[in-house]
Amino acid sequence: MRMSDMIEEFIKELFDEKDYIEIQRNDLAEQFNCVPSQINYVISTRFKPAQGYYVESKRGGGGHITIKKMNIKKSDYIMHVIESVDKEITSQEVDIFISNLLSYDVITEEQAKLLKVATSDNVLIVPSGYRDLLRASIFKNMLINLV
Amino acid sequence: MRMSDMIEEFIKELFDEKDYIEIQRNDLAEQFNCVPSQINYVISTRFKPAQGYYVESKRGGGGHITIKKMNIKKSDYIMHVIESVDKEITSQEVDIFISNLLSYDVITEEQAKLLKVATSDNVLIVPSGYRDLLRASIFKNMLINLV
DNA sequence: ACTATTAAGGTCAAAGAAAGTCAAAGTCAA
DNA sequence: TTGACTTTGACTTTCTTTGACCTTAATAGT
Repeated sequence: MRMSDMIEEFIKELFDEKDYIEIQRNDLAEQFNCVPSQINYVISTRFKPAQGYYVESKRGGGGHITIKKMNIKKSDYIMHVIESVDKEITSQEVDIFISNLLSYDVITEEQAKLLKVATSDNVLIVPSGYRDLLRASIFKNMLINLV
Repeated sequence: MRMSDMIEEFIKELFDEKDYIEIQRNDLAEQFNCVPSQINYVISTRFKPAQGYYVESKRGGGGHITIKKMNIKKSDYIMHVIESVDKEITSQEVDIFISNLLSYDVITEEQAKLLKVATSDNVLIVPSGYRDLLRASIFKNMLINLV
C-alpha cells in the first residue's frame, strides 16, 4: 500500500465522531517516516472541498493543521453543488448556484448574500487570469463551512 | 496551546464587564513563566488600537500597563473595523478582528466562520503579492453586508 | 534640593518552531 | 514508454520565544 494512502487512512481514522481534527505536520511525518511535505501532498490531494473537507493551518511555534469534515446531514445538495463546481467558475455561474440553493431553501438569505459578495468580480481584485480559479476556491470552501 | 494565546485569553478574561484593566508586566510574566517581553509581544499583536483597544503604560516604580476596550456601539463597531482595515491585511490580523467582533457580540459564530474561510490563506490561491490586498477587499465588502 | 538606587516598562534582533512551495526524481500501469 | 501519480528534499515564509540592553519614574539617603 502506498504511503500516501496509509497517511490518508490514518488521518481519516482520527475523526471518530468528531468533525474536525488537528495534526502537527512534523510529528505525523515522523510517525510515518516520511518527509513533512508528504503530508501536504496527502492533504492537497485527498482532503479537498470536493471530498468534503476544509483545511486551515498556522505556522510558527505551536503551529498546526486543522482539517474539518463537512457535516453530512442536510448537506447532500450542497455537496452536489461543490462537486459540480469545476476548477474555475464565473460569477454568473456562481449566482445561478446561489439562487438555486436559495430557492431550495438550503441556505438563508444572509448566507446567500455573503457568498455572493465574496465571489463577486468587484471584490476579487486580482488579474483576471486568476479570478475564476480563486472564485471556485472561495465558493467551495465557504459552502463546506455552512452549518 | 501557545503561550501567547493563553496570555491573550487570560487578559481578555480580566475585562469582565469592565472596560479597562491594569496589569503589571513582570507579575504577569512570572505567572506564565515567560520573559517580560513576551507580554509586549502579546499586547502588540493582539491588542492593537485597530482591534479596539487602547494601551497606555507607565514605567518606573509603581509602573503598570493599562488596556482599555473601546466603547463603541455595536452598530458602529463594524464600521470602525472597516475603517481601520488598510488597503492590505494579513490573515493573522483578520483573525484577530474576527475574534473581537465575536467577543463584542457583533457577529454570529456562523458569520465569523464564513468571514474566516473567505479570507484564509488556504482559500485565497493567488500569488502572494496580491493576497493581502485581495483579503482586505473581501473582508471589508463582506462586513459592509453585515451592517 | 540632589543624587544614587531600585523598580518598573520598552525595544530590537537573534534563535527557534512550525508549516508551505516547488521542482526533480522515482514508480507504475495502460 | 509515456503520462499520471508519488516521494523527496532544498529552500522559504510565518509566527513565537528569549535575552541583552535601554529608558523612565519613584524614592531613600545625603
